[in-house]
Amino acid sequence: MFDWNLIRSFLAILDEGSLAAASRKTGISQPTLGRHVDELEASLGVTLFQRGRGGMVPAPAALELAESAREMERASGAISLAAAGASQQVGGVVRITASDIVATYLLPPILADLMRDLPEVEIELVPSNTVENLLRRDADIAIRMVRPVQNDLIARQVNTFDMGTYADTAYLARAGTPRDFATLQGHTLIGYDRSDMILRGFAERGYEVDRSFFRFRCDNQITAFEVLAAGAGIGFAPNALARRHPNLQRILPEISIGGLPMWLTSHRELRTSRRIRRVSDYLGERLSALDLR
Amino acid sequence: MFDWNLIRSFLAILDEGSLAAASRKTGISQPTLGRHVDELEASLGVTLFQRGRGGMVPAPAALELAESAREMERASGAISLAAAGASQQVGGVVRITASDIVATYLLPPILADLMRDLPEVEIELVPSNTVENLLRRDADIAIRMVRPVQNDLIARQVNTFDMGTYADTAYLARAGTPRDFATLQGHTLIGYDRSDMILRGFAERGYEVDRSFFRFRCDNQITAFEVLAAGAGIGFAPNALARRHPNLQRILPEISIGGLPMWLTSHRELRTSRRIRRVSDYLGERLSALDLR
DNA sequence: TATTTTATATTCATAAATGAATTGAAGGAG
DNA sequence: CTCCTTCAATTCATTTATGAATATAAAATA
Repeated sequence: MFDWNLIRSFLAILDEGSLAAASRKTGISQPTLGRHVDELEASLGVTLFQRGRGGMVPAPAALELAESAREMERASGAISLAAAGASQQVGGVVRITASDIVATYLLPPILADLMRDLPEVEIELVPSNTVENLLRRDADIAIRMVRPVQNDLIARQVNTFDMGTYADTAYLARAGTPRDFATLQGHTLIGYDRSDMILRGFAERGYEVDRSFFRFRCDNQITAFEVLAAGAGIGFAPNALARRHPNLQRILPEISIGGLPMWLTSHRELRTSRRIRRVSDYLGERLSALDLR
Repeated sequence: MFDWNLIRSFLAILDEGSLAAASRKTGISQPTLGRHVDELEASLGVTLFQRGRGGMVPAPAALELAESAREMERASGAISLAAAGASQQVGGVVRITASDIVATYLLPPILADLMRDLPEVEIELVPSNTVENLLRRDADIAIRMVRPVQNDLIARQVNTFDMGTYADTAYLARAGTPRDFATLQGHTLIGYDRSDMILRGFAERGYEVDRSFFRFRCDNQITAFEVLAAGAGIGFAPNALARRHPNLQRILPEISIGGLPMWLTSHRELRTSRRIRRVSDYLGERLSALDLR
């Protein structure tokens, strides 16, 4: 029988492609990861990786084992989840993931109050636009702009971001204020790169535009918003955010790209955890109370 | 994230009911197992066991985690199995399990030759009448008297034990030689206790007998046979074994309780392993060649 | 009530695993 | 060609985990 921990290292190396990269990801040092592979290979009697220039290339045997190894990883996540659900401790860590925008502009004051009101809990905040896997307990609570589709998750829509079209007053003075959708075309438009969040909003309302509609594209929503606020052109932003910048002026109020729902999500198992439930309820209450029109 | 190895200790303690028993089973010392539980409880934030004089009583949380923990164990077995199948090394360990009788009376000369003919392999022999779990790789090769029902196993009937009714000549001189089934009743009959192997043989041939049919009952087949050979009474034994004791005399040859099939079994995955296949083929050849009539 | 047995906890010397720092080796860029 | 970067391997001091021995506690037994 082999050391089960070696499987975690094995998976990290398999996913990352090199000891060095796996080391960065896991926090385990590169020499240790190397030794782990050696030990696992010795225990199992198979060669798992071809060591060479450019990293660790998985041998055929590695791919055969990978499926069962991921099965172990999945089960380990389930244990973590069940334990967190069973834990009735009010103190401890609660891990929250939220989109960049929410994490940066909305959560800070709420979390500051939360740290004061719930002195026993520790908070880990993961700003991320990729949907973390709640089933593997990458996070306990997720705040997302899309309704989660995974099973076993409990989601509740706590608010809606109303969106508007904005530009810096100086930009408008210089380039002119568009009066309708057609005159928008000549302007510098700010949008997302790979994310189709805004494009879908347009499509739902019958405006057929594609990526090239935007002259400036950036997938970091915070950076994109700051570029808009700095006066680079015309962009689309949550009203609640734009309102904070006096230099941003709303234009074309009749062109709506609709609201973005805000979902508060956690795993069904975790509803039984006092600590996580308490934080979740706190967040839900405060996020619902926000005026995002 | 918790140390995955702790789950193995957790399962051992859960199954055995105490640190001491789990220590005996796993070979890990009792203090270490205790520390493992402490550490796992701290990592997961739940109480897993109620420590008491009667042992470790699982807390509710422990039972909730158990299912996923067993899932991990299952996946770990699958890894072991896949690795053994992928291994093309001719040297290494091959783990064989066989019933007491086969392991003690039939295998020794065969294994002695095998050790000489296949110098690279190491052999672990597990005499056991309980069916080891080949799916979890408790053993690589099993020699059993029943056809395995589990999926993914490859079984091949390599021989048949013909059984006969025997008694010590001195016993017969003293107690008389029974001439038919009816006169058997007054004699000291030797049979198994919980195992119904012989009873089923009788039932298939229309003789309705139950446990109390035997005056001396013992589930250890080797001991039971030695008691028979020592002249305690009348018993049922493989002809091949009885033949070795000149003092044992076959009686009632017309009463047959049938033959016991001998199955050579291994996991489908392991057929791709050179080492295990070589040992399996060797055993199959030698066991088939035995005259067990 | 004393004794035995069966269990978990503690102590401490030893063995094993780990990471920081370094070395070595092999492309790719200038 | 040389320098730079990016890997894996090695070395060694340190931390961590382990088990033998022992202590402790609570029933069952006589």
